[in-house]
Amino acid sequence: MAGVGVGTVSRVLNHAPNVSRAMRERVTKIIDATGYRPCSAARMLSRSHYGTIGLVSEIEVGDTFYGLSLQSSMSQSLTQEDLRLALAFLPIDAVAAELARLPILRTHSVDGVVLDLHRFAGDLVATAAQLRLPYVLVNPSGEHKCNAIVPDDQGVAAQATAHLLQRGHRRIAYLPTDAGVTHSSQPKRLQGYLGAMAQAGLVPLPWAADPLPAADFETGIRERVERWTRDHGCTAIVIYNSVCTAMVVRCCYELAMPVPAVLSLISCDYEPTLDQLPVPVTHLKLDRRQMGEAAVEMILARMQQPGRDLPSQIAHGELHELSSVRTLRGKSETGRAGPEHPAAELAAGQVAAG
Amino acid sequence: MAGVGVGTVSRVLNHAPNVSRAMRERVTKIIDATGYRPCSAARMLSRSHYGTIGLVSEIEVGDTFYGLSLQSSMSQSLTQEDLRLALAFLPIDAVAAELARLPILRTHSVDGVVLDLHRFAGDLVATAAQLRLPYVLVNPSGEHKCNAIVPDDQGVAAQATAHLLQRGHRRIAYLPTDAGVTHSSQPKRLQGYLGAMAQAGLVPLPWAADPLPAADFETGIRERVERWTRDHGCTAIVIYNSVCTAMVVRCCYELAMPVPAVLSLISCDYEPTLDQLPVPVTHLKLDRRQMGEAAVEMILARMQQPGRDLPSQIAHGELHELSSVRTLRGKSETGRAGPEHPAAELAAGQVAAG
DNA sequence: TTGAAAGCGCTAACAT
DNA sequence: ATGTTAGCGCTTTCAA
Repeated sequence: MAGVGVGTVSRVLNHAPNVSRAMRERVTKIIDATGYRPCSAARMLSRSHYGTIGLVSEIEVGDTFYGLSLQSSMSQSLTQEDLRLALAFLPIDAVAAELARLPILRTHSVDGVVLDLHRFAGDLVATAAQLRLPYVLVNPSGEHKCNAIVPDDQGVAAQATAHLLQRGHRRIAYLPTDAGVTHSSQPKRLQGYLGAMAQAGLVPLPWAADPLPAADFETGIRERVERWTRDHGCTAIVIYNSVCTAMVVRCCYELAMPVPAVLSLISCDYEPTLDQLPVPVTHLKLDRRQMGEAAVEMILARMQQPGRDLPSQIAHGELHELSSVRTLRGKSETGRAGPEHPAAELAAGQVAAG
Repeated sequence: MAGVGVGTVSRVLNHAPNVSRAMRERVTKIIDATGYRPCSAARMLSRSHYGTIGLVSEIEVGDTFYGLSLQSSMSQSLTQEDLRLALAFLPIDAVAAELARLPILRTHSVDGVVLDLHRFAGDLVATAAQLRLPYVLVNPSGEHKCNAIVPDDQGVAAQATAHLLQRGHRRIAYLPTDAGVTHSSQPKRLQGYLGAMAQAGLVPLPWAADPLPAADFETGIRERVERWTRDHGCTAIVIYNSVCTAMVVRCCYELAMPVPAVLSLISCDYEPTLDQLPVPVTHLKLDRRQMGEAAVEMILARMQQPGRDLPSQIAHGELHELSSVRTLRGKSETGRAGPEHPAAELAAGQVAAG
C-alpha cells in the first residue's frame, strides 16, 4: 500500500462513486504498476456470496454435441455478468446423495445451480429443493411448470411432420429411438407426430409407438424402413434424433434407396453430424446455446428473489432445410406416392463392405 | 457449536489424525443433523490456495467433440483429487491482454491453469509465463519441449499410412485441410504421410502439401479425388481429420465410388461423426480424455514444484478399424491397383438433390 | 472524501 | 486430545 487506506483501494477497485479523481488515478496507477490482483476468495468471504453458479450435467454428455453448447453459452452469458461457472458431472441414473456429494454442492461455493440431468433416479425437483440453493432445471424429463427450461419436444415433431405434409408427403412414418431412452422427449415427440397426422386427417404408419430394441438397433431400423416403403407406400420419415437419422441414412445407402429421391428424412434434433452426412439432413434445431442463455437468465432471476418460483420457459425448435426432403406433386394426394423403387441391382456397388 | 471448540470441528472436518473417536462421532452427528456445509471461500482464504484449476479454451470448441471430452475428463480427474475446475473461453486469435482479462485470471482464484488454445495471437509460452501461475499447454501449435501435452500428429499420419500399406495399398494420397488451419498439426501430419511413403519406397501422390482453398472446400476435394483415382491409380486416402473425411465420403457417394470397394479411407482424427457415416471410417484416435487426464497430472505436478519445467508428454493415436479400408491383393504390388471404376450410371440414382 | 476497524468462516500454530 | 487465538484479504460500517 502506497500512502492510502485499504478501504480507499477497495472503493476504487469496486468503482464506488465517492472517490476523488486524484485518488482514483493514484491508486489505479500503482495497481497497474504492481500487477495487483484481488483475491476472489477474500471477496467471496466478505461479500458472502460467490459470484459463481454451478452446472451439473451427466458424464455421458461428454460424447454429445449437446453438452458443450450448453456449457459454453452459459459460460459466455455469465462472463458478461462477471460471474463464474463451476462444473460438476454426475453419472447417469444418479441418486440424491450423489448430487449432494458433489464438491460444488457439498461446500458452500455457488450462489445457484443449474441441473442438466436427463436421467435422475428419484424426484429431481424434491432433490433440488433440498439443496437450499436457487436452482434451474434444463431439459428435465417430465412435466415442469416452474423453474425449468423445457424444449418443445411435441412441437418439434409436429413441425417436422407439418413440413413433410406441406411438401406433399402423405405416407409419413415416425421412427422413435430405443427403449433405453426414458426421457419424456420420447413420448412427446411421438405425440407431436401423431397430432400432426391426425390434424391432417391421415393415419400414422405402424410402429411409431414401438421403441426400437436397444440390442439390435440397426436391424430394427432396417426392417421398418423396408416394410414402410414396401408395404405402406412410405415416402418420408420423421426421426427422433440425429443418431437415429444417421442410421437411417446408412440403411438407405445399403438398401440403395436414395435420399431424398425415394425417401425423405427429417430429424427432430440436431447435431453437427447431420450436416456432414452424404445427404445433409433437414432438421428441427433446439438451440442449446439459447437454452443456456435462458438458463442463466432464469437462475439470475431466481437468485434475486429466493424462494419464488418462476414459470418454465419453453425452447422452440427452428427448421433448418437441407437436402433430405423432396417435394412431392401430383398423385401424392391419393395416399400412395413417390417414385418407383429403384432397381435392386443398383445397390450392389454401393453396399459397404465389412 | 454444541460444546466444543471450533478448532476441533475443523479437525474432524479435515480428517486430522489427532481427534478422539468419541469427539469425532459427536461432532459428525451434529454436522449431519444441522446439515452444516463448510464455506469454500473461507477455506480458500485461510489455506491460501483455491483447490481449483482453470481451463481456458477457444469458444469455437463449442462446435466440436474435442472440447467436451477434454473438459469432462479433466473435471473427473480433478474431482478425484477433490479439486475443482473453472472454465473460461477466449475467442480464436485472442491476444495476451484478453487472456489476462478473463475473470479467473484477473483475480487470484485458481492454483494453476491449463491452456487449450490452438490459435493464439502471440507467444503463448511467454504469455503463460506472465501469468505467474503454474500452467500446462494442451495441443498447442508449434514445438514444445516442456509443460505441454502434445499429440503425436506426425505419428498418427504415419500410422494411418502404414495401415494402408500393410493392407496392400500403394497408390496412397493425402488430403490436408484448408489453408485457414494454421495449427502445426497440418505440416506434421503431412510429414507423417510423406515419411511413411518414403520409407516404403513409394512416391506421394500430388497435392499432399497443398492446403485446400477455404472458399470452396468441397469442390477442391472432389477434383482431387477424381484426379487421384483417374490419373494416378489411387486406391486409398489418408485424411487430415473427420470433417474432411465426411466430405470425402459424400464426394465418393456422389461420384458413385463405393467405399471401400473402390476407394479406401482413413482419418487421422476422430469425432463421433465417423462412426455415424454410412460407411464407418477407420481412424486414428487421439484420445482427448487421456489428454485431459495427462494435463491434470502435469498441472498438479507443476503446482508441487513451482517454477520447475516438466518435459512435454506425447499423446499417441490408437488405430480403430472400422469399415472403410479394403485389403488389396495380387497386382497391388505393381503400383496400379484397385478394381475398375464403377459404371458412371450407377451414380444417377444416388446423387443428392438440392 | 478518506481512514480506522470490525468482521466474513475458516485453518493452523500454540497452549494446555 | 482439545481449546484458544491470530490471521487469510477483502468489504463495509462508522468516524473524522
